[in-house]
Amino acid sequence: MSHPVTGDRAADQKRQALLKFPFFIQAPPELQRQIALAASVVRLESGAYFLREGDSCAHFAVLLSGRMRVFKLAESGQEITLYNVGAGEACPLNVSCILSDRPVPAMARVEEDVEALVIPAETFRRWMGEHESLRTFVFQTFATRLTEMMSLVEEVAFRRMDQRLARRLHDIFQESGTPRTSVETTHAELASDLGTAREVVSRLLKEFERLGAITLSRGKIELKNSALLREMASGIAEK
Amino acid sequence: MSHPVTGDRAADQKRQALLKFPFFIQAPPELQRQIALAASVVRLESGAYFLREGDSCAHFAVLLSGRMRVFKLAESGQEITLYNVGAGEACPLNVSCILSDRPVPAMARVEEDVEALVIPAETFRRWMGEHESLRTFVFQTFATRLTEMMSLVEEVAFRRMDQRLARRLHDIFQESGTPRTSVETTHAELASDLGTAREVVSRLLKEFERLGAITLSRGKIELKNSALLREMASGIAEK
DNA sequence: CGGCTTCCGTGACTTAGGTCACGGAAGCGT
DNA sequence: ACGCTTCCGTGACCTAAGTCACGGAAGCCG
Repeated sequence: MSHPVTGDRAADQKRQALLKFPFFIQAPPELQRQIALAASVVRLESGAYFLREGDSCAHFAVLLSGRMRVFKLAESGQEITLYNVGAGEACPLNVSCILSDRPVPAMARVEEDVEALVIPAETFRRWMGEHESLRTFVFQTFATRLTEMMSLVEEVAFRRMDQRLARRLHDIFQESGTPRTSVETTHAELASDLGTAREVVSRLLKEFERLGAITLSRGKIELKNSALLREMASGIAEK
Repeated sequence: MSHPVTGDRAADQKRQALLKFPFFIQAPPELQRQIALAASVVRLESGAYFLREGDSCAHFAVLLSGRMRVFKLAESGQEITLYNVGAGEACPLNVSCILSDRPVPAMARVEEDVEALVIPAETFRRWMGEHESLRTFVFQTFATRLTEMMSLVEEVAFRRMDQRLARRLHDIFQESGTPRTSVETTHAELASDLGTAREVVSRLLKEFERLGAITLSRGKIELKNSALLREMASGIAEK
């Protein structure tokens, strides 16, 4: 009832910072307080690995900023992106690893510098039993990703590369509520994303440029005709 | 404290029947009692659809016997199997649909006559809040399938058809603890499984036969050389 | 038995896309 | 300015696998 002690003030600050994230807003005051007290914030630089295939997890993490890419790495060295984890989201592999204590079956690498809220696995497990809102968050995470993965299987199995690439580009341009008109990426990067070879991406991009959907320059792609790109993504256009 | 009433006796029988399933064995007595009381058993004939893409779910189900196949159906009519659900298992799509109230993104069809324990969605949601053991079961379900789906993405993206087919065959022969030496299936069925065309399967199977791994007859495949098949599945052999 | 349906085998052809082998362009560091 | 590294463009080539178009075999049923 008097002035808050130092620890409480730090916790209050953390709490403020967290108030823009749905998973935190949904939490009851009691859980919010516990999170602010028990969680710490870590920073991970771009290029760092958050998870490697076969790892186990001692901590649960929610991203506050930045982006991680979760991908499968084949023996051949080829990669394919499974999904990206952004601000406010948790990685389902991390959760599944903590809750079912099995090694993770893929890699997770930081693509854009990450700040993450981390909680010891044991604490997380306890809270899962006590807090409906946390469970809901986790289930949403699982459900969303499982659905995405199913669509991905279909896409890889049945769609042509040009469609897949067009869609991927379109998604990138729309990304995170900030419709861009230009994006910095390399053909090799897109190739790893889609699980194909750089040459294939280069050729298709050139074709897209020829058709007037985009323009290319070193390390950068600019959007020229969004509608056309969308058509290509759904297979209406092309030839 | 006197003789059990009829309902209780029926419930006791149900309880007996359920005692071979891990998810039930793990449950505390209190939950076991509730399940025996609130759950009903339904039968679904082979060929029936348990879920169609876009459905919502009013019930949670656990299979007691039989098998369901969950698959994606492309507009082109092509199919690819995502996974199978067998005795003692729940379908994660069913769960995710109930817990996050979103339409299911795939089809689930009964392949071998199914008996299933079903529970109203609302009841299931309540129990999820109250019972650790149920939560654990559900998380296992999610974690297992998510992992499987990731491997499937990798397989579809990077493996050749001959390897995928060899592996699929090998899995079928090993299936459910009863190592078979012969299996009744058609080439078309295997093709839908793998998301390819029947002709492709026929050709590859013929090749496998030529190499002495299997022998073919109408609607049936017999295993001749399990080791060879395994080699093919991992890409060691082949020519 | 004769007809129908389901399955299977196969040749011929097409094509997406993976692989190789370059060379050249763009940017960076010193 | 020079060299080094990263990226990109491109032609040539190869091959897995999808598609088409059959015909024939196997089983089923009246």
